[in-house]
Amino acid sequence: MTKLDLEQFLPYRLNRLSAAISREFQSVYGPHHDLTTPEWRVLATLGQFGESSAKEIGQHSSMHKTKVSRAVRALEMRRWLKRRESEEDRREEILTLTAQGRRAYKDIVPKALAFEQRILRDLGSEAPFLLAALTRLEDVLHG
Amino acid sequence: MTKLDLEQFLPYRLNRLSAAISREFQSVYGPHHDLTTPEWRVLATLGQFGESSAKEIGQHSSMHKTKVSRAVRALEMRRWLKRRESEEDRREEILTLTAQGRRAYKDIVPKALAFEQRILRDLGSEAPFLLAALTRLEDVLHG
DNA sequence: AAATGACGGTTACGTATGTAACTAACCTTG
DNA sequence: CAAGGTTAGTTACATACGTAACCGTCATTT
Repeated sequence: MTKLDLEQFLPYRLNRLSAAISREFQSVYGPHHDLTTPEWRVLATLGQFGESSAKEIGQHSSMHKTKVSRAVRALEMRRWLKRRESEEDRREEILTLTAQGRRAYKDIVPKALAFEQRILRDLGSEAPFLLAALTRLEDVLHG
Repeated sequence: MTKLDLEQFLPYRLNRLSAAISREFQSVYGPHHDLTTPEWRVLATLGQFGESSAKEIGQHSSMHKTKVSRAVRALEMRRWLKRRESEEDRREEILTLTAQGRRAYKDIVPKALAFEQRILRDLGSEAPFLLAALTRLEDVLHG
């Protein structure tokens, strides 16, 4: 039997890296705005696409609909977004950022990009390989 | 303001990849043994290092001590490991796999390695770049 | 050797999350 | 246009998790 070294095992490594980078990134927006990850994703999706339904947000951000539902409610409480009933389909609600929400978005986005840039810069010449490899991996893992 | 595309954003991508690969890997050992991820990690660590304390397992597998504690109890219920009080330090417990636990370990390891190999093979010539890039990323993210 | 603090491990509690059940609205098919 | 099935979104429930408090043991200081 070949040996298995857990610390070198791909799923384990990806899980660790994902946790580490999420933790660090949280320290980018956390202190200023105290957002959870799902809330950040809803904010980012709405900032990027403008109006969206909860369902669309879930598709763009790979989040379960209950997660979206709760994050939307939290952002609504904070008055960062508002809901509006859709004209065509009264089951769905159109979500849009408020002025306050857009302000937060515009505050966070440059920090997020700078955070990503710092990591890519630290990776140096390896960065393009990483990005390409991640894309391949996404393909291999059936999307 | 530069645009931010969530789906291309590094923390998001890593999180998604980690979730996807974990889900697929779970389908490797899940059906046969019905293990949670923490349980699998404890099993893998004990299988790899032989006797360990809970603390050591936590260090090797990057798990919080409460997570380790619960996974250990679950594996103990299953009679896959047993505890023994340490001679030198009666606070700590030495954990070892039972014959049954070792059998499960030896059953899963080849499946795990095959799973990893399949992915690396699918990555083709990109595989070494990915592994190197992950190592760099681990360094950059403060270990 | 008594006292204080550090440490391994467990547990109580609050929070986050997914599954499943639900509501209201939509869309078929008869 | 009534009935059955589907869909967007919410909520009840069970489970997983980390923080903090805790217990017993070890180590250090006096």
